[in-house]
Amino acid sequence: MDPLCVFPDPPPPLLAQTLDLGGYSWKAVGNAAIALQHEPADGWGGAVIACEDDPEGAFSIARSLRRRDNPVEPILVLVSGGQLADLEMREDLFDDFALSPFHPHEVEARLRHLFYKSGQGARPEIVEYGTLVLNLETYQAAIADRPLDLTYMEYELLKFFTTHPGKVFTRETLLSRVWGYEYYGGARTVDVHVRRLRAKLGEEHAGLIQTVRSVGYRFGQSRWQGHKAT
Amino acid sequence: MDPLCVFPDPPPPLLAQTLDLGGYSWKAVGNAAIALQHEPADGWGGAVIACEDDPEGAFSIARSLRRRDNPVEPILVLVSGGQLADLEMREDLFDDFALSPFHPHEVEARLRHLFYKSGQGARPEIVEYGTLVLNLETYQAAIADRPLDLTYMEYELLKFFTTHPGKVFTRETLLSRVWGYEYYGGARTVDVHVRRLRAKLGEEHAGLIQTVRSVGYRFGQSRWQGHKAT
DNA sequence: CCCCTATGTGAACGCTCTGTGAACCAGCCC
DNA sequence: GGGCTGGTTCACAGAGCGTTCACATAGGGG
Repeated sequence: MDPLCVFPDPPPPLLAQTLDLGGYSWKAVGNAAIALQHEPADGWGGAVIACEDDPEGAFSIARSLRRRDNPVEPILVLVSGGQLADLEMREDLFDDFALSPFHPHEVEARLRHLFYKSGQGARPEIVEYGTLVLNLETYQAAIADRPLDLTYMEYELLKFFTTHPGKVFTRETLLSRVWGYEYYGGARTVDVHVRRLRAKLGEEHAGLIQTVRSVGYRFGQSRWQGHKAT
Repeated sequence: MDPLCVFPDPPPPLLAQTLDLGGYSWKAVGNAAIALQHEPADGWGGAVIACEDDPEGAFSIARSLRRRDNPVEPILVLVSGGQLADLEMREDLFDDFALSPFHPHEVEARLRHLFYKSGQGARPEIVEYGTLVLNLETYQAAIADRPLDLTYMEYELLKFFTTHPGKVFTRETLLSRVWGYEYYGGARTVDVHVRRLRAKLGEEHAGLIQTVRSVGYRFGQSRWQGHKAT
């Protein structure tokens, strides 16, 4: 999961502790500019914004995270009792709020519920193998939370591999299953695509696609390969 | 607005008073059967369920209101601090919760926010995505507070995109879903409309519609859903 | 240790897809 | 009817990307 954007910097100690105990990764930011600057490549996983001390700065951050092309979701704001009325004019800037001082269990429950809802909204078709994730609806892929920029054929090949882990395929089989049954082309085409896939997977994951000499390629760990360390 | 379904009967005095002061009409029910029996013709306008005294009965009501063809929304539950953990297994039964004893202003703010959000969902006259706002009643659109002068087809295409963010659609799918199922025309039509949309969105927002080569188009930043939030 | 074959690698070629400008055509209003 | 608005189609250019080739390297059997 992508880290949460937390305001202010440093955040209230109890908030930091609650997030840590809840197992969330997060990064504190002091203003909207820093929030944009430190944003992960595929966006913040959400935001927790404490408004008590600097409500103006807090809502300005919320606004900058929300009112843009790829809005951050979910956003939880922490407010004091006296600030409750201020929320009314800013309903669109947050998804949930908690009264400060808060009980850690309440904030934890709110975050859990927010992520439940945002995950529930549109459950995409996902193919997973280890840290590798393929989103079939958006044609996007990521490994170890790092987005992969794949071309169409690379994506199709990786999808085929991921959905048939551990099995060895000859180049001819791959050509017919991935490229199409009537495809007639050189077998070296497969080699080149495998090479590019390995490169994009990164050195540490290149071993996911193994060469089986004189036969073809295999994806993932073979079942009998228990004696060999990676 | 349709009356709210409130549990238990009679509700805690402070809850009744809060609802009255907030201007909500409501009706107390003692169990799921009575809730169904007294339901208005067009359904409950929402529900507020206090779980402190009879959690079993409370969640059974929530279940019966939610797990059916026309689920009641929104549902706010009131729980004691010790019941927070019980919520985890029932994330789908409520939209928001408040800790009891509660401050009237907090419950008021939560109800207001719930209705604000469900107002978005239930009333289809406004569609929002980031700074992009579509008014379905007036056929007007704006991005970053700048009005967009869209033609009919441009508007329909943008509306379809905005209501299905993150997903990739082939040109054929777009033709059938936006233009009509029986439409038979060139796929390049989609390209041209996408181009004009991008132009009218402005250079800074043109990236909202992304090209997925050999596949089609995708709107908005696809969020990496699919990881578990826990 | 040598040789042959299979695979990795870098680069170049050429096809396909997309962006773009412009023309064409069908309603519609004055 | 004539101009106007807006949807569709066409032609062309550019870029992306799949394919192929040539060469380097590794692996394995004799």
